[in-house]
Parts: sequence; structure tokens; C-alpha cells
Amino acid sequence: MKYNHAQVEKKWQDIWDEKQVFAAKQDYTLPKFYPLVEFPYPSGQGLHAGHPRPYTALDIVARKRRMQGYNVLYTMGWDAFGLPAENYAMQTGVHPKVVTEQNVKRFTEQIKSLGLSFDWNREINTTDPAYYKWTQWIFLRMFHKGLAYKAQAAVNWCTSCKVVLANEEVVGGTCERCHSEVVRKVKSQWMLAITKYAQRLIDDLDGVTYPERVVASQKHWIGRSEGALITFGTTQGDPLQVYTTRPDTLFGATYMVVSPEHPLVEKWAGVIQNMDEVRDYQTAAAKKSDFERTEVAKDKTGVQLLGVTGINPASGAEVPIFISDYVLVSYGTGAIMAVPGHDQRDWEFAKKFGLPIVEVVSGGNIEEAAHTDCDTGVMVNSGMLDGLSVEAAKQKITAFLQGKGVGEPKVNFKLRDWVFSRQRYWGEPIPIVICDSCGFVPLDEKDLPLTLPQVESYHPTDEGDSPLAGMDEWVNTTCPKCGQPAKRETDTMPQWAGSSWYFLRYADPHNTEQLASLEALKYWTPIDWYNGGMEHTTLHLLYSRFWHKFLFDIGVVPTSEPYSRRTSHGMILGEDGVKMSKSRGNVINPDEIVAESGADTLRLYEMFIGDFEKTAPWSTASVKGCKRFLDRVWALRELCTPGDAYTPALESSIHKAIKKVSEDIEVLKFNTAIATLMALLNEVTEKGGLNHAEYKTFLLLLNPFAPHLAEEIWEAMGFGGMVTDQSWPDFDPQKCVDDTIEVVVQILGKIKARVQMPAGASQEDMIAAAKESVQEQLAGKAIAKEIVVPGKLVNFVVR
RNA sequence: GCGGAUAUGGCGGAAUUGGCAGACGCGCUAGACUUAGGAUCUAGUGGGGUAACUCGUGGGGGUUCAAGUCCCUUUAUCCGCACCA
Repeated sequence: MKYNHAQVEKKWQDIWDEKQVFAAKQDYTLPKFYPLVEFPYPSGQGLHAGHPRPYTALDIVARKRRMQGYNVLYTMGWDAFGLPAENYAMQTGVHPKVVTEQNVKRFTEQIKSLGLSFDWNREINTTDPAYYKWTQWIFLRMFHKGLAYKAQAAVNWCTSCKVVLANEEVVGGTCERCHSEVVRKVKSQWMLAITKYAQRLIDDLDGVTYPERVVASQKHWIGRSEGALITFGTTQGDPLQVYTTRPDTLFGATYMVVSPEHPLVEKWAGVIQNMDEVRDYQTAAAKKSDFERTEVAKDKTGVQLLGVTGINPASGAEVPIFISDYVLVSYGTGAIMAVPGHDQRDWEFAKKFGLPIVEVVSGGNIEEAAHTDCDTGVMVNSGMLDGLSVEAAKQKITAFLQGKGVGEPKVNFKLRDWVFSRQRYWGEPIPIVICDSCGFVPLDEKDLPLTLPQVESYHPTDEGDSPLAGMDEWVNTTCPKCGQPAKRETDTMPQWAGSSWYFLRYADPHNTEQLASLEALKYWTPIDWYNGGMEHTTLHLLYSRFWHKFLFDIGVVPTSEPYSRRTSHGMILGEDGVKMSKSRGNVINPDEIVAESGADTLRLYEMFIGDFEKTAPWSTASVKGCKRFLDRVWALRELCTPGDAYTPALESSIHKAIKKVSEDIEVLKFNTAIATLMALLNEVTEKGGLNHAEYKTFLLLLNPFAPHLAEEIWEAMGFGGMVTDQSWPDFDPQKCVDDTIEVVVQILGKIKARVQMPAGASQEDMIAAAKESVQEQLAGKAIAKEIVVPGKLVNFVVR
């Protein structure tokens, strides 16, 4: 009888669904396991071949854990706010909600067809008012704690989307989503003070298990540096503060640079002799995005402020002040002391403008280039610092400046506060009322959710305000505080908002009183294993960790970190070896594979394709091998004989396979786990068949990978019950050891022979047997050394 | 430019602490079964050589009895960040 995958897979999916076998149990006394995959944005294109990779991987782990007796919470949901639905709405007038519902329906069908063991009772959707009520609630709590504030900010403005982008969303100087040009624009924005958590976001990385590269990217993004704030004097009497990581080089500061937007430039407008030139430069700089300003920086530009000079607080020397766009107003103090002797950018700038270059740390050749790698040098030309090491000089000069009140040690972070507003329709409304007399007034929590109104147009206003700004009856309200007429905030939240806490909702998805009960969170969190793409290892991970820490601080969640372990999967590329994209026409639709070869085959192939953490090109031809394997497992029924204990012929191989598969799953080596099962099948076939006990174990090991087939065979063989309800098999370490070993015999590291020996052979026996096997080659040669690797190898070093 | 990776047969990829390179799969070759095969089964399959043997993990050097694995150097590709003071 041929295996009808379409029929069989549907059958078991219905049975699992009907019997609710994957529903998390409401029994908090059981050992728990909470695996998490990143919930998808339900795009109009539907699922592509990349989606099932992480879903299947953690499904395998989840299924194994259930068989090991754990209460497992494995769930799916929809990160459904976002631009594509809104852009579609702008084009067609169809409400984003309608489009989103269609897409979710399609995604649900596709994902269900893969036989993933999600608990669908806990499905969530960020666009559901019952969900985003709590997203708004968290925002209000942040507002009350002063972590959400409004500020005039020079922001990235996408000329096409007409939205403000967080710095983090600007990729290569263009909009992350539409790739249009991004320019700078000053706008009043809601901000979240993530920088207040910067140090904790670094420190707490010590307590979690993340891949090294992920830890590195988090730290790099936060960008902690230790240095000093130093206040220079100016001939105008105004102090000019700079931040530097190299206070030791203060005596080498031969000029200063302030950013074109620096407020002192405006203050000095009357005394700057070349103010016209300065204004032209400011205008030009304002047109550039941060990216452009930094990109064109290979050719240094700038204008000296004629009429004002800076005064070095240590030496008293007067130094010229420039404006240049390579100094950003958003980092540090927006001003630097330039040390061309020891900073390459300053060096290039100094060369171009003919400024003096002074060596203050010995050991380099400042004629050729800046001497930047100078931590081990000795201070020179530095007055009181001469002769000191760099480290000692840092201490001394900082203390000296501090004593004079013109300097202090300072820790700085590259991380900037999170620009949280979007002038968009399809996002969570920000629950704030703007009152002429009371200012920004939060809604009462009882009045949440503040739902999205119907609008006539999904386009932002020409000024770039949200489409909500056009809804007078929605915008006009009364102040919750004083009752006078007031207006609602019309900005909405970014897509990151809903995804920053969704994993908490899974623990208690239907709670109407809290985002989740503390009891449920105490049981389920932290997440035991979170897998996601490398593209989310900075932004989403950082944002959600920040929110989690905030919620921890206000007592809503029981842990300070949300995820105990994070892993990352590699992307699946198209057959041509490049990223799948609609425009390239190399997108693989999993539906076709499911229809043609079955979900089990697709699951198996995606896990067998290669190292889980690395990118891998899709190969339709290779899918066949996995299908063939499953067909052979099915055909094994015919070769199966009664028997309730492993036979000597297979016992050792079975124990070894249990060990290998069990261990490989835990360390993401699904490809070698499958290879082990394939090899075991080959051995079984070679030996002419297997008995019931052996077949059962094989099916238990196969079940996480190909659950439909495993169930079907289990039932067809009349083994009783469902595979899903069985226990994960144990192995006996004693039985994983072979009776005989093959000892490799080498002379000078080259293999000359192989000898079969009993497993427990002593080193002496190994040497004796080895010698005998290579008698001729050893004849007449003196053995200088005998190297023995027990159970493996003997190597003779001869002269 | 900085940071992080990666490089193994025709292809995807295996390979505890350095210890049999190429597991497993695709493809290919031969055979079997078939009216037929883009099905299935069996055997073989890194290169060179009749063979003994020899060469082989991007290139070059080194450490070691022994290197895909460690060190130095170099090249290529990918990813991230980008004048961060």
C-alpha cells in the first residue's frame, strides 16, 4: 500500500486538533518548557520556504520535551501592524484590518498544514484591541515613570513613506522598508528613554545564554565607552564642553570641532566674522542624512569660526574652532577636541586645513599617519603628563581637571533614546490627550483600549502628520484632567511596540484584568529557548529586553531578563544561492512541497539542509532524498517481526541512535540527527528487518521530525495509543559501546594498517598487535616513541 | 575603514579534547525488476595510478609523532556597523 501523505497528514492534524494534544496544561506543578519562535508579520505573499525552518526546529524540541514529560507552551501569533497593509490600503482603499485578516487566514492555513504542535488556543494578534490595550497600558506606565517623553528631535524623515524612522531603522542611508532617501527633519516626537537602561542591558547579558555574536552585537549597539567631559574656555567666555575617550591627549588638541547644529554657533552669530559662510555650510549639512554626512567624510569639509577661539583648560593654549558635519550633534556633547596626532579623522582634517599636528604619545610617526594604536606609549609634549603611561595620564589629567571644575569622568553610550512616534494609521494609537492648560495628559487606564477610528484616507497629511489627524470627531475630545476641550495625540506606535512583550501574553492570553497574571508568568517565564533570525538580534532583542526590564521594575514580570537562551537560524536562500525575493522570482512556496511530497518531507528537508545556524541554498532535487527516506520507513512495516526486546544484531545501534538523536536535538544539530536515523534505517535494511520493539523506538525518534508518518505507522502496526503520548526512549551508555574496536596503526603519522581488537584492550596489547601488523615496515628501524590513543590509534615514531 | 563570520568531492554538507577526511543525502555509473521509468531495489562513486602507492579540507609558512581542527600570514566571499570623538 502506497503512503498517501495528503490524506494521512490531514487525518492526524484533525485528530491532534480534536484531542487538543498540544494545548498547554493548566497545571503549574508540572515541569515546564517554554520555547518561542518569532511571530511573523502576515504579509500578502504568504509563507515562504524560510518560515518553516525555525518553526520546525523548535517544534522538534517541543515534541521531544512533551515526550519527556514537560508541560510545553509552544504558540503562534501575528505581528500584524505594519506598513505593507497600510501601503496596500493607500493604494486600494481596503481597510488594513481586512487585508490583515485575509493574510492571517492564509498564514494560519499554511502553518497548520506543516503539522506544527502549536497551542492555537493561545494565538494572539497585535492588532486586536484586546491585545493592544496592554501595549498602550505599558506605554502609559512608562509615561508615568518619565520614560516616555516628547521632544523636538532631528529625526530621520523618509521622503516616500512620510514617516519618521528610528535611527535603527535606517539602513544604508535609506528607509529600511521602502529604500527611499532619508533626510533630516526636526519634529516633535514621543521618545522612550532606553538609554536609562543601557548599563543594565549590557550587564545582564552575563546571565543569559546567547550566541557570542549576538552578545557582541548587543554590546556594540549599546556602545559603552569610558572617557571624560572636558570644558574648554572660549574667547567669548562661553564654556565649550567636549566628550573624549582620550583625555590623556589633551595637550595634543590643536583645534576643536563643533557640529553644524551646535547652539553656541547661533549664540556667537554676532561675532563670527564669516557667518555667511558658516550659514551656507549649516544649510548644506542639514540637507544630508547622518549617513551621507558620514559617507562623504572621506573628503573632510568644514568652516573655521573666525572671531572665536577655544582655550585649552590644561595648557591655556588658544585653538581654532571649526564646524564640520563629521561631528554629530546627537552623540556626546556635539563637540570634540581634535587630536590630529592620534586620531585618523582629525589627522586628515588637520592635513587638509593646514593645522598643527602634535605628538603627545611616543612611538608612532605622525608625519605618515595618526598614531592611534598607542596604549603602550609614553606621554610627551604634555607638560605635567610627560613620562606617564597612557592609563596614568588619563587618571591624572581627569583628576586635575575635576579639581579645577572643568572636567569629570564620564561613561557614554552610543545608544540613543528610541523614537517611538509614527505618523501612521496602522499602529496602536498613543493614549495621550494634549490639553492647552494641562499639557500632555495620559488617558485613564480604565479607558483603554483607545481604538483606531475609521478614516477616509490612509495617507499622512502633507505636513507628515498621521491620517488620524484628519478625523476631527476623533481628535477633538476633552481633557481627562480638567474637562476642557482638548485634542488627542494623532501619532501611533511603531511596529516594534507590539512585538516587545508578546511572549508574556502567550502565558495568559485571555486575561482581561492584566497583561498576564503574575502567577502564570512566574510559572512560564523566562522563555527557555528563543529562536529567531540574525536580523532581529539588535533591534527587537534590545527593545524587548528593555520593556521587560521596565515591567520587572514595576513588578509586572518576575524576571529581569525575558529569554534564558537565544539561538539564531540561518536564512534559506533561493536555488540560485541568493536571498529569496519576489523580484528575483526565486521564491519557494512551501505549499507546493507540502502538496507534492508532504509536510513531513518538507520538515525533514528543512532540517536536513545543513547547519541550522548557517544560510543554505534551497535545492528542490535534494527534497527527494528525504521523501525517499520516509517512504522506506513506511515500507519497513513489511520487514517488521514480533518481539518486545531489542535483538543483539541491532541493540547497540539503537542505543547509539537514541543517544545521538537526543543530544543533537539539544544543540541544534538536526541535520546529523536525521543522518543518524537514515544510517540506522540503512543498517536495518541491510540486516533484513527489525522487530516491534526496534521499530517502536525508531518511530519515537522519528516522531519529532516526521510526526504524521510516525503516528500513521504506529497506528497501522497496532502499537496502541498515539506516538505523541509515548515517552522519549532512554539509552544505556553501556550498550553504546562496541565489543570490538578498530585500531589504526600509523608510522610517522601515516596510516599503515588497521587491527581489530576487543574493546577493553590494554595499551600494551594495542602496541603488540600494532607492531605485528606492520612488522615488515618496521623491520630494521628503531622505534623512538610509541604513541597510543586508547581505543583508537597507535603511532610509531621511527628513525 | 572597523567588527563578526565563512572557505572541505560535481552539489548540500559530516568530522568530542588535534587522532581513520568526505558520515548522511543529492547527483552520477553499472546491474536487477519492468511494456515503460523522471518509480523501486542492489552495488560502486575525492583526484592520479594496472598496482604497490601517492596527492588531497581557499593560498603560503609554522608548531606537532599526528593539523580541516592550533599559531602566523595571505586571498576571496558574506553579514553587521559606519567619521562615535
